[in-house]
Amino acid sequence: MVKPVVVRNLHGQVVQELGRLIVSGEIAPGVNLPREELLAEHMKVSRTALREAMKVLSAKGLIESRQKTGTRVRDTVHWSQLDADVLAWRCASMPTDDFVEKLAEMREIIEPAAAAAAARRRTADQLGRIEAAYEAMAASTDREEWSVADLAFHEAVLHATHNELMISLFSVIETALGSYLALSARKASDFKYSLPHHKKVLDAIRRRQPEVAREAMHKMVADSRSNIRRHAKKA
Amino acid sequence: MVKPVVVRNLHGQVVQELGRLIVSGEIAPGVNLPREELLAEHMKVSRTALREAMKVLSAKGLIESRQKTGTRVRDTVHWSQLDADVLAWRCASMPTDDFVEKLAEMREIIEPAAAAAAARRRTADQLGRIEAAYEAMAASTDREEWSVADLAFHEAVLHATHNELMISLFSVIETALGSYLALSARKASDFKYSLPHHKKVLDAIRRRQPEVAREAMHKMVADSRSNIRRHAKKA
DNA sequence: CGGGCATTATTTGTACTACATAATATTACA
DNA sequence: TGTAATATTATGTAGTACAAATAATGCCCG
Repeated sequence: MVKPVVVRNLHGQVVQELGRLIVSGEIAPGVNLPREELLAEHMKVSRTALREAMKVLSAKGLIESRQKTGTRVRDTVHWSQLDADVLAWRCASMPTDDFVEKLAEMREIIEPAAAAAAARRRTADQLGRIEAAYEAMAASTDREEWSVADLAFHEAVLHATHNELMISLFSVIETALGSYLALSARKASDFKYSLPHHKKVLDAIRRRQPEVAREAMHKMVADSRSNIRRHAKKA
Repeated sequence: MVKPVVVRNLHGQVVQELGRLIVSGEIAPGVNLPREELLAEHMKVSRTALREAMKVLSAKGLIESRQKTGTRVRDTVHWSQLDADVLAWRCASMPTDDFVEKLAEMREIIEPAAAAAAARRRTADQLGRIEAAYEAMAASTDREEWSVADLAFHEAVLHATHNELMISLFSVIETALGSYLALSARKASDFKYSLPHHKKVLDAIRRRQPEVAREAMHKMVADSRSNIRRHAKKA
């Protein structure tokens, strides 16, 4: 489910390495990085590759370079918190319940609103995709199959909103939550427990009932969230 | 209100130029860019500067480079739609009512939820900041003053949610809406017309009444949205 | 002795060259 | 004709040289 983000470029590796160090707090905001020449030498790459990486991190708002002053880590308020990489680094370094809560909160805001919008604007074709995903969920025989279909269901709903900003936001939140979502699927025996919830959402979207869809989706994600919370508490 | 995003670096200029061309659709997804050497020559910059820019655009998901194949513009589904630059380029090139609607929809989803969260979790200090912003709005004597205080109000509410993802999302949406928000402030004579709305939100947050705050904020942004829509229709 | 101004030193910014690597296109050979 | 070796060509990486900006220094003069 979680794609390993394979990087073939050298500068990409440097981006990952430095990005992780910064987001994890190992290099705190305000401190200066070693100058390019030294840092390049230390990381065993050319200054060229290092600089290409720095431009990327700079674009994400993590660092700021000025002549003579050097390159320093910017305060967290300037970071592109919704950037896929930044989010991934946070998840990798700070898997605190606190942060998962924040992600789940975002999801709980977005998804009900998306369901309502989908009920209002969905086309016949888009409804078809949601139905297909639902059928796949109903027909699944193990957790793996179910997870894939579940994801397809939510994606189909998002697409039916006709708002690419919402789609983008969800996909970012979703990948960040990633493995944690697996926690919301209870024990292996009743992995289909939330199927009725999905049915209600589907029906509401089919009948073009925005408020019903919103409410049904809200129940669903709130339920999923409390499950995650329960699991988190145990660990 | 809208900051002009001044870029001192050469590669930054190239990023802006190419980014705008791509997002506006003048360079369509799927087509290959000229090879680095030619493009650098055409843009009157060194290949170094061009490449640093390409890495940034690549990080935003706009382009994809592979050896021998060349560099091609990726499909829109891969773009970081929530990236501040990408959003700014879209606003600059495609100021269609359609897109403004999508931004406004996002705002209408986020802000009420934020108000509710703020009512639940605000500290005394954060309440103080919201109150201060409200006082500044009440005391304002022209539209300019009012706009600044208004923005401060919404930011203060967002900060009281204790969720930096929400703060980040709002700030991106907000800057993108930018000038359009000015449209929601009616004619110069009654620029304070929404002050009572703000009062209700403030009171609800003070009294820690999430649902009341949500409802009040919802009324406010829905109102603002319909104003924007009305103006858009006229133009 | 202290303040303002010119100088210097240092760090990033830009340019250019050279070569490595990967992926495609071509050609030679079976 | 099919396959494998080879050539071609684009990006990837390295390294050098110099430009530009600015913090830090030190000098001069009041």
